[in-house]
Amino acid sequence: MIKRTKGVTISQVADAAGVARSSVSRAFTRPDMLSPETVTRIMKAAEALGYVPNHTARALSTGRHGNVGLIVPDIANPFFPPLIQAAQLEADRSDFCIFLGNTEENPKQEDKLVGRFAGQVEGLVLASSRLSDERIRAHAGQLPLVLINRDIDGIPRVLIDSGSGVRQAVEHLAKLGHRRIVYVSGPSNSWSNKQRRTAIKAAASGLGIVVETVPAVLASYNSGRNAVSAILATGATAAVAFDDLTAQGVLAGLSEKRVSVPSDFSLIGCDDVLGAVTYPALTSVSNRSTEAGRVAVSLLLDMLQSRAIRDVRYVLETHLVVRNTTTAAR
Amino acid sequence: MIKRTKGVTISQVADAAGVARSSVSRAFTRPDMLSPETVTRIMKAAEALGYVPNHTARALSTGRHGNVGLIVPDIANPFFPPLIQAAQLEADRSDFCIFLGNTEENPKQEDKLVGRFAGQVEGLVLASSRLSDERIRAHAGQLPLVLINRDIDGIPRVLIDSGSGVRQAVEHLAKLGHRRIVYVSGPSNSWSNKQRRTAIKAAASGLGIVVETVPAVLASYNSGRNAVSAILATGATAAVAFDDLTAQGVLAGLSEKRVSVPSDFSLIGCDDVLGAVTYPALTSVSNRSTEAGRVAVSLLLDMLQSRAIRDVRYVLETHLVVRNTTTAAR
DNA sequence: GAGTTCCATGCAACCGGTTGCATGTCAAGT
DNA sequence: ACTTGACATGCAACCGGTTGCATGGAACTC
Repeated sequence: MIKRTKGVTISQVADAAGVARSSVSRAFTRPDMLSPETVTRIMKAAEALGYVPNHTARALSTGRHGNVGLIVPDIANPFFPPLIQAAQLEADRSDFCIFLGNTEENPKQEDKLVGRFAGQVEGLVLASSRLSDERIRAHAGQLPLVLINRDIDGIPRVLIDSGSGVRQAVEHLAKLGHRRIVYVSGPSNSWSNKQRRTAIKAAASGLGIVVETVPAVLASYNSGRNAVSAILATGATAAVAFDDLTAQGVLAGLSEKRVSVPSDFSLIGCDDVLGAVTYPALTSVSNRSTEAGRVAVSLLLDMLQSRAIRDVRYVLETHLVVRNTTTAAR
Repeated sequence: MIKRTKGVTISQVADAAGVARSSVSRAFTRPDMLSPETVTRIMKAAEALGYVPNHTARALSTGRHGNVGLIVPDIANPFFPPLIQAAQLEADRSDFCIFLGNTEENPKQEDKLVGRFAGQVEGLVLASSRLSDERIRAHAGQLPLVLINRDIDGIPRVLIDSGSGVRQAVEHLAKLGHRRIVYVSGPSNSWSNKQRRTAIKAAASGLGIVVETVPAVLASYNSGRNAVSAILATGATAAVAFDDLTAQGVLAGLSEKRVSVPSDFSLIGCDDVLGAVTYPALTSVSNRSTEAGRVAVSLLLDMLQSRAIRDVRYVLETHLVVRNTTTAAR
C-alpha cells in the first residue's frame, strides 16, 4: 500500500551537513554568500535526505509565495481557455503558479473568490470582471491587480479593442448593401459589450445604417437562440452578435426558423473562437485572448518585481475575419 | 492614487481587545472555548482594525492550507472546462481553493507541475494524466492523489466508462448495416483511448464487424482532419473517433473531400462536448465530465478529512446519443 | 468552610524557513 | 608585527498564527 513520507526540514539537513540552519537556507537562496565547498556539502546532504524547501514557511517569512490569481467569469466560454493557458505559461516562466477562479458571471462569487485568494497570491488578474468599479478599486487597494477588458483609470489594464474589428464588420455589411442591422448584446455589466455596442452605433451612424439592439442577457448559445424571434421582428437583414457563442445560437435559431444564412440573413460573431467550425463558417471579429493573458501576467509580475504601480493601458487591436455567413442584402 | 494597506496581525487585535494572542486565535478557530463576551469583544476589535487571518501563517502551523490542485492535459479541450468548473464548485463548498495546472499533454510538464504544486496543496486531482504508472505511484507517495480516467490499483480513481457508450455505438452502426468501420484513435498514453479501442474491438468482433484503427496522434481538430485520407483508404463506411474534437476534424476533412455525412459516411464522436453545434449535429457518446470533476474533488476532500486512503474505483457509465451523422450503409 | 472540578484564559513553544548582526579567521596593507 | 578589511558562518529574532499545558477563580460538593 501507499504510504506518505513526512517532510524533511532545514534543521535535519543542517545537522547532516554539520552547519547552522541559516547556512542551509543560504545555500538555497543565496549560494554566493557561502564558500563553494560548503554549498556542495549542504546540497549533497539535502539530496541524500530528500529535502524540499517548505513553500509555506518561506512564504511566511518573506511575504512572497510565488502565486498569482486569475479570475474569469466562465471557464466554459471558449474565449477564456486560451487566455488561461497563455497566462499560465507566462507565470511558469517566472516560476509562479496560477490560482484559477471561475465566477459563473456572478459578482458575489467574484468578490468571494478575490477575498479567498488574497493572502495566498501576490497579485491578481481579473479577466472580464463583472464587479463594479468601486469594488475593483477597493480590491486594488489590497493587492496588485491587473485587469483584462475592463478600463479603470489608475489600474493597469489590458484591453482587447474589438472596436476596430467591429467597425470593419459594419463597413463590410454596409458594402454588402445592408441598411438595417441588429446588435445582439451580451451581459450588461460587461465592458466588452458596452464597447462593441458603442463602436457599432458609431460606425453605423457614419454610414447611414440603422442599428437595433436585441439583448441576449448572457453570453451563451441558448440566449442567442432565444433572441432570434426578436431579431427577425426588427426587419433587419444582418446581425452582429456579442460573441461567437451567441452567434452560434442565433445561427441555430435561424436554421430552425428556416431562415438560411447567408442567403436570407447575414451574421457576424465576435472573438473568433469557433469561426472555422460552425456551419456555415462564421464571419467574426478576431480576438487576442492569448496575448491578453500573456501580457496581463507579465504586467503583474513586473508590478510585483518593482513594487510600483504604473498606470498602464495596453490596447490590442482586432480585425474582421470574413468567412461564409455574410453576403449581399437581398 | 491607489495605496496598499499593510496586514493587521493577531497581536494588534489582542492588544486592542486586551487579551492574549491565543485568545484571538481561538476566537476565530474555536470560539466555544471562550466565553461569549470575550468572543464578541475580540470580534469587535478585529472588525475595527480590519483584521484578516493570515492564511500562510495558519497553514504553516496547522499544515493545512485549504488548497487542492487540479491538473489537466489541455484546458482548451472542451471536455475539461465543465470538469474544472464542477471541481471548483465542489472545492468551494468546503472552502477549498483550486490550483489549476495545464500540461499541454506533456508528461515532463505534468511532472514539473506536480512538483511545484506539492507543498502548496493538500491533495491533487490528476485528470487524464499522461504520466507513467510509476510516476503516478511515486507522486501518490508524497501526497493524497485522486485520478480521473486513469485506472491504477490502490489509488482512488474516477473513471468515465466510455466502454458502455462505445458498445452502443458499434451496435448502432451494426444495426444500420455497416460491416467495416474505423476507430480514429487518440493519444497513445491516454487511458480513455485504450479503453475505447478495446471496447470497440470487443463489440465489433461479437457482431462480425471489421475494425481498422487509424491514429490521430493528438486529440484535436487538425489531427482528425489529417486522418481522413487514411480513413477513406480503409474502405470503411463508418468511423468512431476518439473524441468529438477529432470527429469534428474528420467531419471537416470529409466535407473537403466531397464525402457527405451521413449519406456517404457515418461518423460518431466521443465525449459529446459539441454534439449539438456541429453540422450535421454529431452522434456521440455521452460524457460525465461534470460528475467526474465533482466526485474526484469530493473523494479527495474525504481523504484529507479522514487521513485514510481507501481503494476507491468510481465508475460512471455512458451511453450513445444519436443525432444526425449516422445512417444506413449504402 | 475546605476540597474538588471545571472553565476561561494566558504562557510559551512550535511550525520551517529568512535575515540583520555579531563573531572568528585569514590575507593584505603599511 | 599590528591594524584593517573581506569573507564565511553562526546566533537569534522574526514572520503570524496554533496549541498543549499551567494557572487562577468561580461554582459545586459534602
